[in-house]
Order: sequence, then C-alpha cells, then structure tokens
Amino acid sequence: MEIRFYNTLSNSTEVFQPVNSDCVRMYSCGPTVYDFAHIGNFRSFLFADLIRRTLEFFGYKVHHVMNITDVGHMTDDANADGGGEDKMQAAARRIKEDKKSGKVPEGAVGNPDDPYQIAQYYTDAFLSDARTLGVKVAFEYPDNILHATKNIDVMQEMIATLISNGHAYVGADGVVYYSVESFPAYGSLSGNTLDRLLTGAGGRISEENQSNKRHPADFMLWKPDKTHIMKWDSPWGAGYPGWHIECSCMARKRLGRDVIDIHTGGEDLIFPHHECEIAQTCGATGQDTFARFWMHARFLMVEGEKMSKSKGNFWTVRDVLEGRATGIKVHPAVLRLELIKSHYRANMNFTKKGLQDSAGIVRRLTDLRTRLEADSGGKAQPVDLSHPILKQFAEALADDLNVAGALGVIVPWAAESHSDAGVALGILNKVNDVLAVAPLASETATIDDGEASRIQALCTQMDDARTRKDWATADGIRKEIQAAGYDVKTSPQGTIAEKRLA
RNA sequence: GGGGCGGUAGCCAAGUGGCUAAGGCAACGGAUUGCAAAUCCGUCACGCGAGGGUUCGACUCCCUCUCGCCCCUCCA
Repeated sequence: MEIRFYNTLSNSTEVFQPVNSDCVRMYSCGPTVYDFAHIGNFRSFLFADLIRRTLEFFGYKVHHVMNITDVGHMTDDANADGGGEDKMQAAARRIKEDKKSGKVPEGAVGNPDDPYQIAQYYTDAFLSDARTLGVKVAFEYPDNILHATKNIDVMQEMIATLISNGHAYVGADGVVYYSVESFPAYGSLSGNTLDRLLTGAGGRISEENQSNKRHPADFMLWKPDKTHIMKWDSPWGAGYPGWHIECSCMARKRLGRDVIDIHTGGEDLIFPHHECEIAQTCGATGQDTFARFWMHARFLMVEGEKMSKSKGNFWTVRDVLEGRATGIKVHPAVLRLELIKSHYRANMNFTKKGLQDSAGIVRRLTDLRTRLEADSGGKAQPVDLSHPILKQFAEALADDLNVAGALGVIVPWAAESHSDAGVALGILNKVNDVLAVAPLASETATIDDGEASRIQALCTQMDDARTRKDWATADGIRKEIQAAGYDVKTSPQGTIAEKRLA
C-alpha cells in the first residue's frame, strides 16, 4: 500500500519511500530537560511515535532516534545570541522552590546546583512519562535517546568542518557563527529566505547585537563563555554549543547516514531550528538533502485557549494523569488517544470533554478485547491487510496518518458481534500495535491500596440491599461508589463497578 | 509587513468533483430496569466560514474576503 505523508519541505503530500529499503531512519526533536514535559510537548512526541508505529504496521523496520537537550541554553537568545539567564540556573532556582512546596520530593535532586543532577532528574521524569504513554523509543533509552552533553565532541568536529569549508566563521566577539549566505538553500524549508527575512524583520533585528555577524540571520554554533554553568573546552575557547547543532550531529551519528528519511518536531521548530539543522548538515556533508521528509505537529490549544502559565491551563502530563487538570484521574491510554486522535496537521483542542470521549473509545476497545479473549481462548488468528476492516484502517493511516478516519472504521466495528473471535482478536492486535490504547502496555503498575476490595464490598452490600428491596439503601450505596470515581452497572452476576478512565 | 497551516452539525471529527455529507460524544424517542447505569432499536447537517468564478455538476478546483493557529525572538 502506498503511504503518503505531508512534507513541510514541499508543502505537499508525497508518497513515502525510504532511502534504503532495509530500514526507515527517523529523528525526532526531543525535550529540553529543564522542567517537566507538558501535554503539548507530548502531542509532538506521540505524533512521532505514531509515524513509527504506522511504518512498522506496514512492515517497515524503523530506527527511531530522539535527542535530549541538556546543555544549559540561555532563556533570552534575542539579546546577543546568548543573553538572559541560563536555563539550568533557572531550573535550579525553581527546583529549590519546588522542593519547599513539595512538587519535587525532598532528596530527588541531591544538589540543585549541579546541572547534571537537574538534567537527570527531568530526563528520568520525561522517560517515565513517555513510557507511561507508550512512546516506543523511550523503552530504547539510552541507545536511541541521546544526550547533547554526551556528544559535544561530535558537535565540535562538525563545527570545525563547517569552518574549514567556509560555512562558518569566528566573529569579532569570538563566537562561531554559521554563515547563512554560504548556503543558498537557506529558507527552503520555512519559506523564510534571506531577502524575506530582511524585508520582513520589521526592526526586530537589533543593530548592536548583530555587529559581530556577517549577516543578521547568521546563527551561533559555539559560544565561548567561561561563566556559563555548563562548559566544555574547545578550539574556540571554553564554552557551549549552539542550540541547533546537536540535532544535526546526533542524527547523523546514531542513524549512520548523511541523508535520513524522516525528521519530526513541533511546528514552531520549522524556523529557525530545522532550517538551521539543514544548513549545518548539508554544509558539513556536501549533500543537498538532510531529511527527505520533514513532518511537523501543530500546537494544541487547551479549552479553546493557548496553553500558558499565566492562564492556568498549562498542564504537564502528570497534571493530567493525576487529575489536576480536570478534577479526575485520567488513564494513560485515554491521554494517549486524546493526543493522537485528531489530525497532527490540524488545530487540536484539548478539553475535558475530549478526554471523556477518548475514555469511551478506550473502554469500548478494552471491553472488546476482554470479550474476544474469552471467546477465542486467547488465541488470535493471523490476519493480514487483505481483511476488509484492516484494509480500511490501513488506508486511513496511509493517508497522512488519518487517525480519525481509522477510528471511524474501528469503533463501529468494535460494537458489532464477531462470529470468529480469533480473527477479530487478530485484527484488534494489529490495530493496537498502532494505537496502543487497548491495552496500553505501560510502566505504571496499578497500586492496590485496598480500594478495590473496599469497592467490591460496597457492591456486595448494594446487592444485599437490592435483594431485600431496600431501594433507598441500594441507591445510597450506588451514589457512594460513583462518588469514588466508578461507573456502576447491573449484571446477572450482580453489581459491577468499573473505574472511570477520565 | 513577510512565510506557512486550518475553518464540515451542540462538541470532536472523516470525506476533497458526481449514489441519500463516515464515525464518535451529547441530546431526544422506544425496549429493558425497582429507579438508574450498561446494552439494543430509532431520530438527529436541503448543509460543509462568507461572497464570487470555472463546470452538465463543487464541501471538494480558482479568486476575493473573513476568522483562528504557528513562525519571522527561547519554545512541541
């Protein structure tokens, strides 16, 4: 089946073919580890995971690599390409505050002034969130998730190459800059070509900050700075690398190719980050292509508004899962589905109602699995894409990851009665290889704090009351169970309480 | 000002030149129930942001306008 993806590079949907048929090589811009990742970050990471799972669904082997940005970049790069506060220092200050408030547990970060400990703390948190939400690459850490701080040498090699072949220079301020004028294709990804950047800058480019550069759009590759909290020796003085260089280097190093198949990230990374990555990699390799497909996920909104700390709708993954966003705990599968179910290239609105819709679908697919496993004795039959249901599901995915269309096939199918449970289970397994929501194999173990047996006891009491026709008591108990976050159902075997998923 | 993306029912969301505009949620009617929940049956867009144009025919192609989002400064 022909797979088509939207390529930001061409602003059109193209048929996907890997460079080498043995394996699809893809790279995803990962998190910075100065704070907990939020749901917007994870929309992007889950989008990458969806690409990977879809390609695997179609039989491709996929090598997926992601980075972790743990170099302490500056909060305010607009000023002198490295002004403002160091992000690690900001994180250290925040961790100290969070320890006082209990948001960060005492003892979690032994020494908040050690940037490596801060990075490790938030890296662990990210990996835990990613595994909870079923992001495959997170289970391949550290092999396929690379730290910038462990690859400074590769970055320095590429910078040296770029200097020697005329793509980079040392400015009057000692900073190594990439010369955008040396790379005629600069702007081809974003449409922000040099002439347009100049005419459209509208006074945003400050003269004094640009005097050391040959062109206002030249960007930093290495910043000598002895005062920086994280610094490394280099031929250009002790300092730290520019923001863009790590991805160029780590993608090439780990994927082992100058030209890779897919590069993903959030839409905000199109410019300047990915534009600069292309300039760096192509400048160093001499190739005219870095990634053949550039794919970007749109930002999400929260209840119709931009997510921002000041609006109080800025949710981390743990905020949502632990119920701080909506007032009720959310099952990871529900959050996963909610973040992947609308098209990655369309505006997505994250809402409580959306979560409840997703919970209904997760419940339906989970119930289907329970039924099918019982009816088939747990034996799934092998099913291939020639089966009508899987074929329609596959066609939707192959059409630029149309998850909503794919769900439009699967959800009604799940409600039908299935004459051959083994075949249906085979279909569900294939579907779940992509969606990963029924079940979601996750790291988080269910902690039984005695709640289950307490709820079960209430169910028994409710059955007793119903036998006595003591309706008032039965209704009271039902309300109590519901208040604990359960749906109450009546079955021939007695009252059943199911924990609400969102 | 420049570069992009998107606006389909109360909500989410497919369809992208031609049968009656998928599917889900919500809502409503019915079956069922002690009452509910769950389940099952049924109803639910003469319409696809607005206006023009092309066409035998447009939600689907073209133009104009409008609204929303992203980027041009760190940002998924």
